[in-house]
Amino acid sequence: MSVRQSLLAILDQGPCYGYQLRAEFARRTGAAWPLNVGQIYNTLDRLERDGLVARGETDAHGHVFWTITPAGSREVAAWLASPVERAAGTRDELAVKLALAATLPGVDAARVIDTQRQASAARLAALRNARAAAADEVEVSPIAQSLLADAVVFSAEAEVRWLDHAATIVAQHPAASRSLPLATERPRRGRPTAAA
Amino acid sequence: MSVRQSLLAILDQGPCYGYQLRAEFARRTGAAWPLNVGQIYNTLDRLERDGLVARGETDAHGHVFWTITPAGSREVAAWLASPVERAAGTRDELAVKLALAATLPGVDAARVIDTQRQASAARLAALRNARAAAADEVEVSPIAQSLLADAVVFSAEAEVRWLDHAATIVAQHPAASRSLPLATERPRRGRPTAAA
DNA sequence: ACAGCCATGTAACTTGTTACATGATTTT
DNA sequence: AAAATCATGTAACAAGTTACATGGCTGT
Repeated sequence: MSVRQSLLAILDQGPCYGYQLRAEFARRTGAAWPLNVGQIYNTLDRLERDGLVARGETDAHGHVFWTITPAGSREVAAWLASPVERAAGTRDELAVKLALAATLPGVDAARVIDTQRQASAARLAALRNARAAAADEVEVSPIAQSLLADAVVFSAEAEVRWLDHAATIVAQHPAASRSLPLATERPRRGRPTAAA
Repeated sequence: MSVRQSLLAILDQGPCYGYQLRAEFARRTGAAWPLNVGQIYNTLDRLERDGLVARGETDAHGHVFWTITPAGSREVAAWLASPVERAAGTRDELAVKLALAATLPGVDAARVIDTQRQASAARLAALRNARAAAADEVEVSPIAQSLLADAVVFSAEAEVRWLDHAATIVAQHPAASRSLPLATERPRRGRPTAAA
């Protein structure tokens, strides 16, 4: 919901046309994650469908301006006033992967963790370097850039710490004790007497 | 790609039927994130479409077994051997939201951060409590459960730390200096002389 | 008999994302 | 004249998610 809500929040500042939204989004959230232009128009159509924005007038240059609706403004206010829900639904791919690796027989969980740790540590180092090398990109908010850069650094640090922790846990529990084979003899209720 | 790859990795251990896959997934990745049963069949169809699994035989109980293909096994091996890519594409909703809040005129970024911090800190406390209260759920791998619980705790800690950091940054920069109004007078090249 | 679980499946929908078509204007 | 950029849009797809339909079996 990130792109959708972001565009809506920008439109809450005043009418914009598609390409302008892309520029506004970019200079507020950094040159990282370049947003495909097509997605802007896509998202605008969906926001219009949901009654949160309305297609406005076209200026002398041919720019199609979009306006936020009262319902859209309400949504922006609600978004900014409420915290981002983290727990629900958000399946962390790395965590799930390691949990599987730790419980699947025949998988070398320690090696999976080690591979990931090397990659994550390298990425963390690169992020810190990139952070040191000031972004000489034009037209980007330095505060926003800094906040975003710190966000990825903080979460990368946590990832590496967790990987170290996971390595310790896995080392303490031999594969034999943590691996679960497929449950072959399960209750098997329901639906008997079918095919050949 | 989390669900898709997970099911494939489980199938690499041997043929399973749909409901069984759900049980295997659940006891390896914890009772959290309950996986809707329908999604299993959905994902299996897509994996079949991609040639990674094949519809196998039906046993005496009517269970439809699915088998991994050589291509599927290769994919599992490649998945386990390569690190999870974190940087690319992964837009962090909270980070983007705060970057926007910090740069949009009229938005009280400090208040947004404070609201989030309270929610995140409360969640962190709840997670630690839940972690202390041992999961007496049946049939779930304790090591996997522990790893997953730690993963969310570690990342929640990082989130709170980052929020504190962000609060400091924002406090140091008054709204006037960090807010960017919509760029009204932009280059405006291309596409003139159109509508009324 | 009836509730509830086991089990398979289908249909619809969401957000994100990319590739492509089209055309005008500015710059070189 | 050609290349790059501005600008709008369309079409298609991926992955996740939910709601629903259908049945059969088990336990009360």
